[in-house]
Amino acid sequence: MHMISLLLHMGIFSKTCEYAIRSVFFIAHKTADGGRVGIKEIAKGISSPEPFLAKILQDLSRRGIVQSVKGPNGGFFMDKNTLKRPLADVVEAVDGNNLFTGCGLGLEYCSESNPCPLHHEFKDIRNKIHHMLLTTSIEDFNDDLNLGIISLKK
Amino acid sequence: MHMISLLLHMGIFSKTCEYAIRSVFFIAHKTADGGRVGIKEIAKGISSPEPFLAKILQDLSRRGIVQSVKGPNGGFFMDKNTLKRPLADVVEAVDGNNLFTGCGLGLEYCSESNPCPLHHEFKDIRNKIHHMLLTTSIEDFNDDLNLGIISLKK
DNA sequence: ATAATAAAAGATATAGATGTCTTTTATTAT
DNA sequence: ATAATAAAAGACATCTATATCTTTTATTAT
Ligand code: FES
Ligand code: FES
Repeated sequence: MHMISLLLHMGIFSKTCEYAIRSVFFIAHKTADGGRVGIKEIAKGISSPEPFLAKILQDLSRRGIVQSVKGPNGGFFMDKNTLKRPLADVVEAVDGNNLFTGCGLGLEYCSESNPCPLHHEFKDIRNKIHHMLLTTSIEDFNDDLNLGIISLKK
Repeated sequence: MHMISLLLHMGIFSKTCEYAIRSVFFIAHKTADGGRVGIKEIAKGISSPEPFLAKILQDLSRRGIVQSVKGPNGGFFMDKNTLKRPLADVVEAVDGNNLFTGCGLGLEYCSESNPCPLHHEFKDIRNKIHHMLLTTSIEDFNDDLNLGIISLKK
């Protein structure tokens, strides 16, 4: 009678979103002075599977979270405005806004009139998460990344 | 050029865990006076697919979170001790403890020495979630469920 | 113009989470 | 003992997230 189950992921964000956040931090810090950075370097810099990350960045590019140019000396970068956007924009682009608005116990709607048992507690936690993501901008960690006191690699 | 992607789940807990929490609340409140409650009634009471819920309850039963007896008048119930256990035990049994200890950005280890950019913010939020789940017991909502002022159904 | 580069797009593959079905085992009532 | 009941167990199915591969398109340098 076995009973192995492992349990791979289960964090607050999807893996896709984790890679997305790590990559925008990486791109922001690498191209703060105006250059571009290629997919290979990004993938290495954040320990992510390159082809998967490519898909994610394509999506972020379509949604205007990152910019890109093809060809020699091409790569990904972010303009001044994008650098100032809150991290919440990235999360919402990838994982949607269920984390900010959905019921923590999976009820179809989170509402005051038909609340689940944990409604009030969840509302508080959701708000804290949302607030944190709204008050953190993409460029906020450029300096710390340069100093090497924080990490984006597994 | 389509661009539909839907995005089904993405909450804090897995669907399995959502069903698990809703079902322990339901069983606790239904059997507070000593009876038992069958899988059909539980599934209806929390709007979950019955066979899937059966699997989940089997697992919770093996792990000692719920008790059960087979045969006529059988069903699921919880003993006095279990009723007092914190909700965190249920979450940990189903989703593991990654939510409480893992890195929010997906780094292999969450650590002070090699922190991700959001480490301090995440630690704070994780602790709040953990604290909430540790200070909430399975039986805490029996009265409110009897009064019908909170809901477990979609 | 041509060749080289690098991202975009599309098709395909794999694994894990979610959901279902069938058979077996334990318990109870007759 | 037998039949009825209800959960346990095991096998199977499906769908979504995750990951990979190949071809196309845009850009740059020669
Ligand atoms: S109803 Fe569940 S969090 Fe609001
Ligand atoms: S290192 Fe990321 S949360 Fe601690």
